[in-house]
Amino acid sequence: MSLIFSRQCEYALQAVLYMSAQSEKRFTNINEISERLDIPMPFLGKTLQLLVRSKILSSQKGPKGGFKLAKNPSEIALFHIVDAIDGTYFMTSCVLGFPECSSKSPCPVHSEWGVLRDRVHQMLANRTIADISKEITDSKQLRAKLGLL
Amino acid sequence: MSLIFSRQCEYALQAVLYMSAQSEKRFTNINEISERLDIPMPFLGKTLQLLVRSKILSSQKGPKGGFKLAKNPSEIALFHIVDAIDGTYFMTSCVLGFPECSSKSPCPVHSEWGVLRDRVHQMLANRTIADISKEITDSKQLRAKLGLL
DNA sequence: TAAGATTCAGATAGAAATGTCTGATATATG
DNA sequence: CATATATCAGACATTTCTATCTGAATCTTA
Repeated sequence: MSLIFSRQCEYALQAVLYMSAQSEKRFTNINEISERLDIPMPFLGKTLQLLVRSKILSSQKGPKGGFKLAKNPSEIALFHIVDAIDGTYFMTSCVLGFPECSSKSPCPVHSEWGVLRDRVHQMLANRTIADISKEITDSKQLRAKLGLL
Repeated sequence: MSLIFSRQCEYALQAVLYMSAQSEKRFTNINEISERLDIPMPFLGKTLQLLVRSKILSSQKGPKGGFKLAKNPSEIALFHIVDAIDGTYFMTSCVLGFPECSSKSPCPVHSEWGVLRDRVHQMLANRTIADISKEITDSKQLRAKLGLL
């Protein structure tokens, strides 16, 4: 199966989007997130721990504890989350899998793929949690998709 | 780890490219391909069998046997190979992993991602084995990358 | 027609990703 | 301070992907 992001990365993106729609001060616990987004709870826990270590989220134990964004939503791009979970290997690796592929020794689709990959990177780097959060707030459909409403 | 194609799909693409650089009538055996491209031989065998079932390659057993393209190289797009191995799930699935994502109920990056994904599809559908094969013939670097020379 | 070379089919093994479990640690609240 | 609730850490289990093994079927050639 071909894909872009690992399942764990998808979970991370969904969860941060969910949290971004919450009030800023509140901690959201993984039980709530996993129920709303249908993500296995312990695995989600592991996943969000990675985001805490990457300083994207902060956490608190105990009652009223949970996770929340560790910085201003406008400072968190989708790319930061992808990087924290999947890394940036896809930005440099050859799409055909040739181990030694570079601009000096390109594969047959090197330059074309480079353009497309850069566009993907731009999209991920440009779109921040802040602007997506605004979209979610403004759209009933999106709130439904995130298990809100 | 994020990626685009499965490893098996990368192997398939590399192997077909390798064969395309051979004379059309000749059968190329998996031993030769696996050595030149550093692909595990039995796994490559399984992989090429999938391409035979998809009518992209034909095969012959016995001495002088092996695999060769089953049709005109200009009729084989990269996309056909990807489709035969990995399928086209990546063309329709949500990049954020939301199970129900469509134009009627889009995720926050649905339309942007749609544009990028379509460009990837166009590239894979437009580039055929014929034109890549010509590039390989014309480029010493590419021949080296494919273990030729 | 016999021998060797090769793909083919199915079972097995190993590795990586995903998912689960248990107990430890920290925190809010009564 | 005790209790309940939550994250955290590490081990374990399951699933999927990748890789290997064995023998059967088929073809070429001497």
